[in-house]
Amino acid sequence: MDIQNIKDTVRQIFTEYLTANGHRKTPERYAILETIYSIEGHFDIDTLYSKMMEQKNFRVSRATLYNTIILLINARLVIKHQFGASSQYERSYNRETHHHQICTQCGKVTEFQNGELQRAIESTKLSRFQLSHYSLYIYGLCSKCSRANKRKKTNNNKKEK
Amino acid sequence: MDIQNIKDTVRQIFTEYLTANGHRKTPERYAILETIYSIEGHFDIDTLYSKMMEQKNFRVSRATLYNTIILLINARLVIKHQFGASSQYERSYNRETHHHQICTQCGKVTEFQNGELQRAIESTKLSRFQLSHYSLYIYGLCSKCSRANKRKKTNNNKKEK
DNA sequence: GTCAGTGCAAACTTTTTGCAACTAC
DNA sequence: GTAGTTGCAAAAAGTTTGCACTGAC
Repeated sequence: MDIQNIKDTVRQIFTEYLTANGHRKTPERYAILETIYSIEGHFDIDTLYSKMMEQKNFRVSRATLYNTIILLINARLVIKHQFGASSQYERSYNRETHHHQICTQCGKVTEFQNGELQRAIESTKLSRFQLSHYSLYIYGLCSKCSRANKRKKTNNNKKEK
Repeated sequence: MDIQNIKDTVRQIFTEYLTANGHRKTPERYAILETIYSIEGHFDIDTLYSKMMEQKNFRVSRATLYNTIILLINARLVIKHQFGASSQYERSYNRETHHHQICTQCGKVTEFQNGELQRAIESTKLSRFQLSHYSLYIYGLCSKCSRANKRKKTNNNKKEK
C-alpha cells in the first residue's frame, strides 16, 4: 500500500470514528492526521507543531494537538509512548509491529523487528485482561556509548557523571 | 532470602557503589534505600516521601529523593518506569522478573509473571546493543472496566467520554 | 577545613483547564 | 441557532536548578 493510499484509508477510518462518536469533522483534525501520517517513526507534540507549520503552513494550538491526539489514540490510529520526559507518539495503521531499544546513556531510540518475539508476546495468555496493544522497551547501551565507555575505562578514569 | 537479609545486601552493594564513585555515605541515602526496599511493587516520589515520614519519621526534600534515586538506578538497585503522568520506580534487587498489564481506562497496573515470555525476550539477539534491562507493557482493559463498558453498550449509550 | 550533599524556593517543562470567539452541523 | 471546537493564557503537575547552609571525609 503506498503512502497516499494509507492516508486515504486512515482519513476514512477517522471520519467513521468521528461520526460514530458524534464529533465534528474540523479541518484542524484532518490536517493533524495527515501530518502525523507523513512522519516516519516517533514524534512529540513540539515536533508535530513545527511540522504542521513547515509542511502545511497550518497553525494549530498545542491544546488542539493534545485534544486531537486523544481522539486518534481512541480511533486506534496513533500509539502513545513514554520514553523520556515528554510523551512520544507514532502512527499505528499499516505499520509493522516493532520493539524499542533505548540507550540509557544517550537516550537514542531504535526500532527493531523480531517475528518470534512478537509471536511469543501475542500468544501469551492473559487472565482477565482484554489486550489492546503492547510495548516492549529494551534498555541498555548502544554501540556508540558502549565504545565510549570502554575508552574511558582504559584511561583509568574513575569519575562518573 | 528474607527481607532483612536483602536489605543488608543492597546496603552493602550501595556502599560499594558510593565508594567506587567517590560519593558520600549520608544517612539520607541509606534511609531512602531502606524505605524503598520496604515497599512492595511500584511507587512514585510522592509515595516515597510519605512513607519516609510514616515508617522512619525521616524527612528528606524531594530534591534529595530525585538525586538519590538516580544513584540507585545507576547502582542497579532501582528501576524506573513511565506509565502515566509521573515516573514510577521499583526495587530491582532480588525481585522476580515480571511484566506489566496497564488498563487504558482506569490506569490500574498489574504485574504478572510468565517464564516462557521471559525466556523469549532474554534470548532475543540484539545487534550492536548491550542489554541492561527491559520492560514489557501490555495495554488493554481490566476485567472491571471491560464489564463496565459492556453494561454501557447494553444501555444503548452511544456517547463517549 | 573543605567540598559534596541537603533543603528550600524558584524556575522550567509538559500537559490540562477555563473561557471567549468561532464554526460545523 | 447552538453546541462542539479552537486558541489563548493561566494553572497544574512533575522535575530540575541555584544558592546558602550543613556535615561526611
